[in-house]
Amino acid sequence: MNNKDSQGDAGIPDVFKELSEQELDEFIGSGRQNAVKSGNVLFVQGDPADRCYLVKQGRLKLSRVNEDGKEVTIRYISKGEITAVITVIKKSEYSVTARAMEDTLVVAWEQSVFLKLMKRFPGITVNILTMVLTRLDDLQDRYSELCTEQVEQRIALTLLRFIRTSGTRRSDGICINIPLSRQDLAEYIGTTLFTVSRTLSDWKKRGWIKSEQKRLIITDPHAVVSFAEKI
Amino acid sequence: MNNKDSQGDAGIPDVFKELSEQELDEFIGSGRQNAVKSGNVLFVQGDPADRCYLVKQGRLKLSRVNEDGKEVTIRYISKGEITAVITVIKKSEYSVTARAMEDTLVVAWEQSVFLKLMKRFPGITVNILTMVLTRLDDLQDRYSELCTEQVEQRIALTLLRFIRTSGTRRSDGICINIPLSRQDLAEYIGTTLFTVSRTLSDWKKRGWIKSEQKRLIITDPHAVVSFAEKI
DNA sequence: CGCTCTATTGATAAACCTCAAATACAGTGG
DNA sequence: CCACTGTATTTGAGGTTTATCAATAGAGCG
Repeated sequence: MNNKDSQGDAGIPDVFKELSEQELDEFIGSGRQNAVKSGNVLFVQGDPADRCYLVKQGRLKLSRVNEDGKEVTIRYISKGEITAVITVIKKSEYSVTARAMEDTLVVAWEQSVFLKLMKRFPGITVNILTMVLTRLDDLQDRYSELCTEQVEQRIALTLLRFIRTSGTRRSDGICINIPLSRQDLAEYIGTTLFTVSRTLSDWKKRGWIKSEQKRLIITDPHAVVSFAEKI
Repeated sequence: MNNKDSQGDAGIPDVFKELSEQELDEFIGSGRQNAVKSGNVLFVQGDPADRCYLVKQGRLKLSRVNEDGKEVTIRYISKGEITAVITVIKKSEYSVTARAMEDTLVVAWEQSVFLKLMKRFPGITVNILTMVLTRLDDLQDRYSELCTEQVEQRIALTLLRFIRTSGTRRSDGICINIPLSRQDLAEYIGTTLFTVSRTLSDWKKRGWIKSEQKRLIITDPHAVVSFAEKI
């Protein structure tokens, strides 16, 4: 469980950790602020990748849409994380679509500006590499789960993953701080909203979880872990 | 289709492109050579990640094994590619197992040696970042295919992917230069060898492909493309 | 209170896996 | 060169998982 919500409490995103608060403020000032309403799109798969983004507030969903319109969620980008790093190292296209899941505030920098920063603080390149490797690792995990586990196990594993990255302990259990509809979960896991709904209803009956609108609370994490590991 | 087989013809791997041939020779000399017999393991998921590797000859398969022993192929590492870059930036564990698919020759460097090189040639960090981003992109692709396409489409898409990365044109079609058993394909695609076998038999009857021992030849690439795109 | 969006639940069907058995194939030693 | 052995592939039958579709219930909102 990650109590600092993927952002240093001082407000300095991991990637920029070598910057002083003042340097960071200055750099953020050099970017262009952009407010994106919930549900709106920030950039689209195939667009020329001309800038990268830091999420200052809110949350983005990165997804791919295939030819027949099915949407797959690649990952969520939370406050303090950056995305579209590809722009930093080469001219190319966005390989995913970014959509705001709630009202979201981002800062955008053009390639040249970011490159200048990386020149001044070489550690940032290494931070970015670390970040990309972590994301690759995460996706490798999910890829092999998708290949080998069946849906209910994958749902459990996904809840546990969200607990790790954005869960907070409460008196009645662990709360996942990302608002997720059944459809959202289905697109993230690679199944249908029906299967997710059925499964979660079942777990609710067993007292493993409960849900308040789009907030999920895991009331019996132990049971979910056991289930995920097929014990 | 990639005729240079993911390695500059001069013999300089992409990641080291800023090095002169002499500098590269010197650096490779500073590593430890290691011959791995076909089928043997180079490193195992969970091992302490203490060195990274360049494949000089042969081919590695990176895979993950889940608790019930099912093996999923994350990717193949060909001549001229490096792997286990994670070691370069942090002490950690290998997240995958590397097994030689044929008799393979690798050069290994310890973290400190590689870090020294990166300090001397800062461009190499960027090259590595480029490489990791490319691999992430590739896996995102496969992840969404796994979520949205059915097996036969995925088989077709996979053949096309292999054509792109290691296909060569021949008089009778396009040959995939990686020896792949039905089982290998199944583990790469996320299905069973039975389904792969059935599908390929069918395509063989239709004259789309043929196979010589473990070599696949796509005799009608156009048909495979149409099929992959459900036209 | 009606409207819209999301979630639930049930019935049915399709895709694909599992297991068994037969066949083809490659390599080995006489 | 041939028989032998072990491995890879093919093919079939049957069962499971999970998607699909339809219909209902519930929640939030003006």
